[in-house]
Amino acid sequence: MNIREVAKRAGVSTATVSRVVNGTAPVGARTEQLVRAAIERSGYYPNTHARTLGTGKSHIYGLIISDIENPFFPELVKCFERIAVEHGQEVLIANTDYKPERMQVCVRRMLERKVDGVAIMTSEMDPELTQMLSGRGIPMVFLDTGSVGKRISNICIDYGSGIDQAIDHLTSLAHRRIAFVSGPVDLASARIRREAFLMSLRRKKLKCSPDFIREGNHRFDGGYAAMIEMLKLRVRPTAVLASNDLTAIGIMGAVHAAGLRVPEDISVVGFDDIAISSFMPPPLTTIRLSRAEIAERAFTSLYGASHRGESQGSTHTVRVELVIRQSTAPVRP
Amino acid sequence: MNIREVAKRAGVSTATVSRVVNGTAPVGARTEQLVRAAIERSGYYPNTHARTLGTGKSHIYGLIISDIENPFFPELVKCFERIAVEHGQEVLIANTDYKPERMQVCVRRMLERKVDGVAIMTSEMDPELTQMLSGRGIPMVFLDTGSVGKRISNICIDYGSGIDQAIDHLTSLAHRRIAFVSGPVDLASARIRREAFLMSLRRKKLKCSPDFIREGNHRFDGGYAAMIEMLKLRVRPTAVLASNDLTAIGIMGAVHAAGLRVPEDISVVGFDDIAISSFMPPPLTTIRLSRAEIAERAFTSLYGASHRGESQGSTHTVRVELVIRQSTAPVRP
DNA sequence: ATGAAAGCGCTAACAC
DNA sequence: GTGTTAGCGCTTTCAT
Repeated sequence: MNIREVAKRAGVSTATVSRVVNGTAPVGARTEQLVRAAIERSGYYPNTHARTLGTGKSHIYGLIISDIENPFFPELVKCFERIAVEHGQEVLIANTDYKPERMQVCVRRMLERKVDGVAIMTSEMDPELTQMLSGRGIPMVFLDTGSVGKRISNICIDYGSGIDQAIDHLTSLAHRRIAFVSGPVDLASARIRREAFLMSLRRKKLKCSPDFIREGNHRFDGGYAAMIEMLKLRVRPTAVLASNDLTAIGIMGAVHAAGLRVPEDISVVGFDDIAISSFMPPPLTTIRLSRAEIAERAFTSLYGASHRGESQGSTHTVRVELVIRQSTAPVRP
Repeated sequence: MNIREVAKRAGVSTATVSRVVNGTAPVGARTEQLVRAAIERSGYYPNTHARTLGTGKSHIYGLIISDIENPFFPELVKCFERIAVEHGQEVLIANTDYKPERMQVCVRRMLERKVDGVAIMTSEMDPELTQMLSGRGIPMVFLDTGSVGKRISNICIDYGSGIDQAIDHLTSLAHRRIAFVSGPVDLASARIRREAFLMSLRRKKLKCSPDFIREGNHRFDGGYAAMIEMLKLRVRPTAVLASNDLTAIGIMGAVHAAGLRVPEDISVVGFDDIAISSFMPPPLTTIRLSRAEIAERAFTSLYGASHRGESQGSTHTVRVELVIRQSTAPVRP
């Protein structure tokens, strides 16, 4: 069932059917009725590939993420998708699995599918790949990396502020031995968070033993393993800040496995505020990073560039905010 | 940059370029070199829309899921996608958000994109929509619903066995007052699990107060709310079985919020074994349902139908298995 | 307001 | 082994 068939049934030309379907030009009331009836009867729906081929616009945005298994991303995907659908766009999701080298495959897929724009929500991006996209005039938006430019926007996260809030909170509870479990340090985003932590500590004039800085992998098991190691220390931290909530939950698991309790023995703070965090026993104190805001900004940037011809990219900073729950408590005397 | 441009640069016809790119017919070694060089220099990559339009095959499988925010699904998506990519297929994901009425939109998207097959991993499916797909010869595979037919396969989950194992385990720990928190009862899959629970109890000659059967929503908050209510009962359950892990985690959160402890005061059993479950404090006893197996079966069914012309669908049962961790313990004397 | 027809980029059948 | 060419289904001038 294609447009020609519909046209035949309605006794009009394919052009007219196209006009009715897309509302691109006025059509006589009677004609429109005929066409709509024919569409209805035949169960016709347009072939998007043919449409894309004809117009050069796919009405698809690419969304590149690090790891669909990290709940942060499904929440982001859902928001992005909702907004996209409201604007008649589809979303093509691609995963890098935290492996920067997989980016190339992702970009190629985007190119092959002729996406109208790409939101790159991983912090690693090879300039050469950026060039492949921008060279073809495809709008892009980055999370926390990359510089603004022609059709290139950037969403910044104020890690520093979030981590400062967390450290303030912990020190106000009399914590002095504060540890940090980072993401994989070969990722820029993980390094940025770690630097922010060190900076914040320095500002508070707290010193930090290298034993208290551990590398995780942004997943449960990384946090778990890092904490198990840290618990073997002769002098343990009284509080741990994690690079994301998954890591924090892994840390809580390790504390529990060691027969200790959160927050009585050790306080834990996460980063992201994924849905599960507020339901953990105990609910996790964490730095909230709004997926909705990121998704909205990302979409708006792309849409502005691809539909309203805004060629100049922009920067937008999304705020973060400490959410105090029950995984943090005063240090025990 | 298109195939004609490449052909021109290589001094060959577009057909030859196509043959090189797809390996569909032998090409002279020298010619091939020329073509590859031209492709390299020009950064050419084929336009999938044009390809789909020409051949009628999109090399895309649709994957319809209930809720991308339920970690069960991202894990399933990831497996499915990995297998698909290995076979040169792409994946188009669509969400119903547990709303059967959203299925129609999902199906339409599948049709518009001319998918080569659809895996429907939600348990609700309107026969009319099934007909829209099957009428166009699109292979389908269902999870736990729908009957097998022409190009329609089915993956069955042995809920009964899983729940029997869980009940056996709990009764062996001397539990007698066992409660159940289901998914939304307007979903068939939720009802099936609940029925399996009641059946299993009957088999054990345990009676079950209606107060101990609660409705959740397959998310944290549903489990949390249901448990808060149940804790108000004069006679409380000593163990709770949840329809999925998210619900179980919500239940654990509620138990904690009430100042009680899992498993000392109340045992909790989940269903699915999502990644987080083994890192919970305490690690969750749950009925494991292999996403990898479901994904593999789903893919294989579709691939058989769309690439090897197997027109007869099949049924496959995936096993489930109780994983005993630390959220269950003997009932207190 | 409507129709005829020229592409969009690719593949595949056919001819050489 | 290689080239020519007719579509695939749609949109979009350009006529009328």
